[in-house]
Amino acid sequence: MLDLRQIRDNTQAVQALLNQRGDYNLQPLLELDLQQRELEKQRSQLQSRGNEIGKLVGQKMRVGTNPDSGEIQLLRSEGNEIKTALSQLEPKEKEIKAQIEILLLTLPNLPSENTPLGKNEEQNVEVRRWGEEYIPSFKLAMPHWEVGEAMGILNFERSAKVAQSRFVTLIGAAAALERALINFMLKRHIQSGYVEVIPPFLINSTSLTGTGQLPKFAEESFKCSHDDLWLTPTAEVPVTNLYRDEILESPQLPIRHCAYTPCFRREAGSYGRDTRGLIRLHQFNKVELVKFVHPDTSELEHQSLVQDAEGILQALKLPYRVLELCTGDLGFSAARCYDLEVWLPSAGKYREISSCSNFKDFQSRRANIRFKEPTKKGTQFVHTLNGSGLAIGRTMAAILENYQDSHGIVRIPEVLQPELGREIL
RNA sequence: GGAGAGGUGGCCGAGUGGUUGAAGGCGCAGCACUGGAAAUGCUGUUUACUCGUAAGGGUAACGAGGGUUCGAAUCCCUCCCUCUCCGCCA
Repeated sequence: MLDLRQIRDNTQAVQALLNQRGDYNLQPLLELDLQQRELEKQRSQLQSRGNEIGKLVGQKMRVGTNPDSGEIQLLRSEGNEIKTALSQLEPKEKEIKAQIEILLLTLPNLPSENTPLGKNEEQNVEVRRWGEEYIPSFKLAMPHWEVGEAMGILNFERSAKVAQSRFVTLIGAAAALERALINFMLKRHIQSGYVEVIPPFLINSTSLTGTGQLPKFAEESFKCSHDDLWLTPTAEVPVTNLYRDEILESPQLPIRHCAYTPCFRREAGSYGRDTRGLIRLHQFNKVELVKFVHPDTSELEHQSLVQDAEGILQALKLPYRVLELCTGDLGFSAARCYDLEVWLPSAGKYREISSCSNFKDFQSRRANIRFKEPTKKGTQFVHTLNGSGLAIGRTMAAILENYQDSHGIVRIPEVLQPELGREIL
C-alpha cells in the first residue's frame, strides 16, 4: 500500500512513477481524501462538544443537581442533537474511508529508482549468466516429463484422476529427490543465517491482503468454501504475516526466515501454457526466503538474498541467468525484482525458477509491520523482501534435463548424492 | 462438536456507568544521591488519524463489530481468540 500522505504531498512524483507501471489516476483518490478530512474535522468537533457535555452533566450530578432539572435537561437535549448529527456524519465518513482503502489497495507499488524502465518482459535486463559450461552440448533424449514417466517416477495421468490436470505424483526416486532438494536447500539457508519456519498452509483473507494477493488476485488462489481460509499460494504470505500488526524493536532486525511449504495456485488464464511437465502445476513445493529489515539495509539485503538463491543453483551446477525486471514487468507489490532463470534444455531457453523481490514498505504498510528505534520517537515501517530459494518442482525439471545423458540416464548432482546414497536416479 | 471460565497498557493486576488513556506494582529511560555501583528518591514511559512551521491542540482505541445512554473498560447483542472439563481424532 502506498502512503496516502505521500500521494497527497507529492502527487506529481507518485503519478509519474505509477505511469511507468500502467494506467493509474490519483485524482479520485485525492478528492476522496479531501472529503474525508473535512468530515473528520466536523466529526471530531462534534465529538469534542459531546465529551464536554458528558463531563458537565457528570459534574452537576456529582454536586447533587437534580437529574430532572432544567440545566441538565438542556444539556441532555444538546447531547441528543449531537448524537443525531453524528449518526448522519459517521456513515458518510466510513463509506469514504472504505473507498479510499479500496483505491489504495489496488494501487501497485512504486518502482525503485534503480528499476530499469520498460514496457514488458522483453525489456527486462539480463544482469549475469552462470554455468554455461554445464549446458548439455548434445540433443536431449527426452524432456523431463517423458524421462520421468519412462522411469515411472512421475505420474501425471493418475494425478489427474485423483485431482485434476496440472497435478503430479512423485514416485520412488522422484519423491526421494524432491525431499532431498527441500532438505538440501533448507540446510544451506539455515547455514547462511535464516531461521527455518513451517507456517500454516491455510491462511485467512487478511493475510492475503497484507502481502498484496488480495483484493486484486483473488482468482489466483484456492479458497475453502466453508471458511475464511485459502490454500497458500506461496510461503511469502504466511511467513510475512507472522509479524502482522506488530511493532518490532530495531535490534531484532533483520529477521531472516526460510520456509518450506507446498504452494497452491489456480493458474487462471494460463490454460494453453506449459501444459506438460513440472513447470506449471496447481500444487508445487517451494523453499522460500523472507526478510524483515531496516530500510537503510534493504538494498544490501536484497542483493544478498539473490545471492543466497543463486547459491543453490551453483551448488547444483545448474546453468542460469539473472534478470532484473523492468518497470512494466514488475509484480504488483514489488519495488525491485530479480528473476533467476534456469536453463531448461527441452525448451531451449531459460525459465524462471526464483523471483527475488524487495517490497520496501509496501507490504509492511498493508500488514502493519513496524519497528521502533530506541533513539528515534515514533515507529517506522520495516522493509520486507522475499525470494524463492528455490521452486522445487522446477529444480527437479532442470535436473532431469540438465543431468540427463544422451541415453536418457539421469545423474544426481554431487551435492545430493550423499543424501540419496547413489549417483544415478 | 457439548459445558463452563476468561480476554484491560511492554508485563502483572485494579476498575462502583460520570471528568479514566485508564489505580497500584514490575520493567524500561532520564535526573538526583554515590569514588563507582546497588539500594533509594524524583520525573517520564501506547498507538493511529487530524489541525499547526513549531510549541501544542482535537479525536479515536480497554479482543473485534454493533446497540442502550447526555456519558460505557463497566450494561445488552453478535463474532473472534484463549483456558478448563467432556466427546472425537493424527
